[in-house]
Amino acid sequence: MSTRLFIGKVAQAVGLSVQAVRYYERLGLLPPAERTAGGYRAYRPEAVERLRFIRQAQAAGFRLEEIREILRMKFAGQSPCECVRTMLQRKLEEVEEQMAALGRFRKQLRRTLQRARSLPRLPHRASAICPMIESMPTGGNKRGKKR
Amino acid sequence: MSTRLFIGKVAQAVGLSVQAVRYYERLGLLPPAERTAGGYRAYRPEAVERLRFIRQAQAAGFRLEEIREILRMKFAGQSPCECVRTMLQRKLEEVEEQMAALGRFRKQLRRTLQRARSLPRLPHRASAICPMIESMPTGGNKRGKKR
DNA sequence: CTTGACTCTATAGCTAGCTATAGGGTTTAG
DNA sequence: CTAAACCCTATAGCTAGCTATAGAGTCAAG
Repeated sequence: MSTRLFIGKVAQAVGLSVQAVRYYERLGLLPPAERTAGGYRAYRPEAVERLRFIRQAQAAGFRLEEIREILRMKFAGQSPCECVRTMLQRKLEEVEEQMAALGRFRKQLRRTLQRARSLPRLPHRASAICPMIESMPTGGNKRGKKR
Repeated sequence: MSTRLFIGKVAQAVGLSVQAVRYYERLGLLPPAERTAGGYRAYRPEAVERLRFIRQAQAAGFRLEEIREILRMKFAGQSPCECVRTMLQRKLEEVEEQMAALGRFRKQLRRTLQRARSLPRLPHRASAICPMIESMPTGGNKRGKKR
């Protein structure tokens, strides 16, 4: 008799919620499971492996969509490693950009806080809401990028 | 006769969309505008200042909710600067944490890519989906944090 | 055969900051 | 007075990765 696991066991084994597992299936990260006569998902132990892989890839900074691609490649018989290397490379570049942006933002914050020690003594514009913010240079941070 | 601006002009003056301005009003970042007989919002030029401030504060890394607090303090008659300084300080700490996390992640990515040059020659586990990912250390990055 | 733990689908909601749409009404120049 | 350009509210949708709920059905131990 083959060992089958219901979704609760599988989820528990990888530390996910039951809904998350179903969600992954909907997104195509997990192949549709076999079902019992009553309609319950009945997983082979390999499913646990696969979910562990998903978590690991997520921890490696991949988005679920990217992970699906990696798994699709595997399913297509190719070793996905070649492409994964490219993705990791791109991810590295993204991280460096983010770090640079954060660095600029940090510099700006520090300058503003520095100035804050002398500002209260300076005359305020009558219309000022908060001189500290209004005297900050505009643009060039992580959130400002969005537009 | 006092100068009044309709929402389109105001939005254009600060570089926002009309919907965004209405959205800010709904969130309480902007006091409800006066209305014409026909129900149009009729803004005083000060509204433009206020929206500029909002954009600046956003560029400074504050979330809309935080900006609302700052404005509420101003409305309550206090100079919000004292509290803003605390917020900026906290923001700075957050940025440093994020940078540290990104730095760790970058290190991990680099190590993995480094190893990728020798990996293909090594024997794969039969069950491996992608040795490159599976050989990465688990945990300790920006996304992994979420749980 | 009952009971409690489990599972099913479908749908809505959360975060944050908006954008897009539908279906109407208003303003103002010509 | 007409027509274009503008505005109104309300609602739904977007990103990403889930969580929560309702209402119904299934499984397995005793």
